Amino acid sequence: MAGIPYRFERTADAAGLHQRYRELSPGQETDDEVAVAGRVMLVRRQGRIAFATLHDSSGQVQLFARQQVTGDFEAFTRLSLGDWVGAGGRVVKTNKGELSVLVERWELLAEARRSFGDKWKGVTDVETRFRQREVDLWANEGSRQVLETRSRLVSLLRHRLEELGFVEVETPLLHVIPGGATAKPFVTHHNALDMDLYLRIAPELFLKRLVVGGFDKVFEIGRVFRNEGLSPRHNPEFTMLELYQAYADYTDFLTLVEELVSGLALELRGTTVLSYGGRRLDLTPPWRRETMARLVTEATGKPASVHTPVDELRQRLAAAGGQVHEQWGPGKLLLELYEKTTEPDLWGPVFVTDFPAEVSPLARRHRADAELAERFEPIVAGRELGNAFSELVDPDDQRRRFEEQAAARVAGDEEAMAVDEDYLRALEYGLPPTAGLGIGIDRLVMLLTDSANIRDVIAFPTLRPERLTD
RNA sequence: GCGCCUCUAGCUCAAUGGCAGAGCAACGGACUCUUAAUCCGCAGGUUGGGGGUUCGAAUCCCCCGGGGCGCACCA
Repeated sequence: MAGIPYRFERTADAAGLHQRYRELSPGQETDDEVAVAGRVMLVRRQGRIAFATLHDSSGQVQLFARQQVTGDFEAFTRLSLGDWVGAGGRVVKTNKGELSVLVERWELLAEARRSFGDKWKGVTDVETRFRQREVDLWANEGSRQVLETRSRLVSLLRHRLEELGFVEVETPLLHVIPGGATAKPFVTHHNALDMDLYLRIAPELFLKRLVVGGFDKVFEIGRVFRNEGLSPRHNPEFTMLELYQAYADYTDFLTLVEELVSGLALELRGTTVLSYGGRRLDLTPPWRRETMARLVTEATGKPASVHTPVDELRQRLAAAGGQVHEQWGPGKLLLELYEKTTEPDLWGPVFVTDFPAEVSPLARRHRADAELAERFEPIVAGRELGNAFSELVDPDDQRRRFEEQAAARVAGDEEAMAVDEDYLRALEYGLPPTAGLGIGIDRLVMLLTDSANIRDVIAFPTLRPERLTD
């Protein structure tokens, strides 16, 4: 583009100016020269003077142009809403008390060829907001703040984990066998090897192989991919924190989760008592801990556990409106009954503990009851925030669980796991007692920014393409 | 995948079977302290796409597409 400079030397931002010149009185002028840059959002011409509101990432400040002092004054008054400019001049406060840069020289840094939204109402159309996120971020202050909060949250989390001695690692996104969770994967193809590969549905198995290799505290924050439906709480690619700690069990992670989440609330919101969707959410530790069996018993008014006769569980699930499959054992039936009757009414925060072993193929059996797993899910604001367990370390038991999964897969369960021989071999080298935890970062950001839709916390959420005709 | 709702100017919205409109933005002009400035003027549309009913369709019906919410699946 002709006339567009390659760089602009900025010496101040809007927030910094307001901070520094708070005490300036109306009409007062300084001799301080500054250079600011950003997007012009409003221009008010007043004959031989003009005012423009300049937005930068820190806030906004007024540009004050005068025919006598401003270079190319006529062109300045013709700036359009959305144009990027860099402007230099002295800091002044107008007679009406608005902090301004009295523009002496300025440069157009980019032209807005497309006009921005309504200057008062912004852009509210949900489709436009997510398809043209760049417009949403400029037009709607709140949209940008959510993403800034997300950035701070991830940074705080990372630093906190490093303080605790965890080492950040990166494991493959392309998997030969999608493992570590039960979900449908995306498939892709490697040409040179002529083989299908899967985008990971979880980093779990590789992280535990690193523990086998001697990393006793590891974590990964990264994208995972699940080929499932979209909803206000589901995006096909989302960000997960997974961490593993050797010599620990799932009880250690109860307190870790409480402390991490309430600590983030304190840092980002200044309190552990939040409001989410208009409803009170008290994240102050300790959180309630309750077994799944007890919660289901409480919710249905009738004892239920993995030891309840299968026929009774089937009957009760059917009565609750659930589908019943012949091959389901008591563990799966109890989980379904929990999801039908109990989970929808949980608000939390609450740790739901001791899931059936049948539905926890990577978790270690409960030390007090072999039909249960040492596993919990934190439920916060009515949704699963994560998943944690004492890791299954016995290669023989792991093989049996994989084989049960493989059988379910053959029977038609598309989400069941496959036998991962590489992982079994790693276990045979010895995985020490280890606790593992996964937390959905997007959902955590939703909680702490009071966002109702996961798309609000993802810069570019997955959308069906607009079928542009050619 | 199924159900309900929705799509009108760049943006935010009117018009419920009878001439497609307003505000803001854009464009032209006036104005020496504005704050969504104000004032004057000008332009802007295949009403998401296609078909049907009707003398007449943004409006009613059908098909297709995008989006939202719910269900299902899951974090």
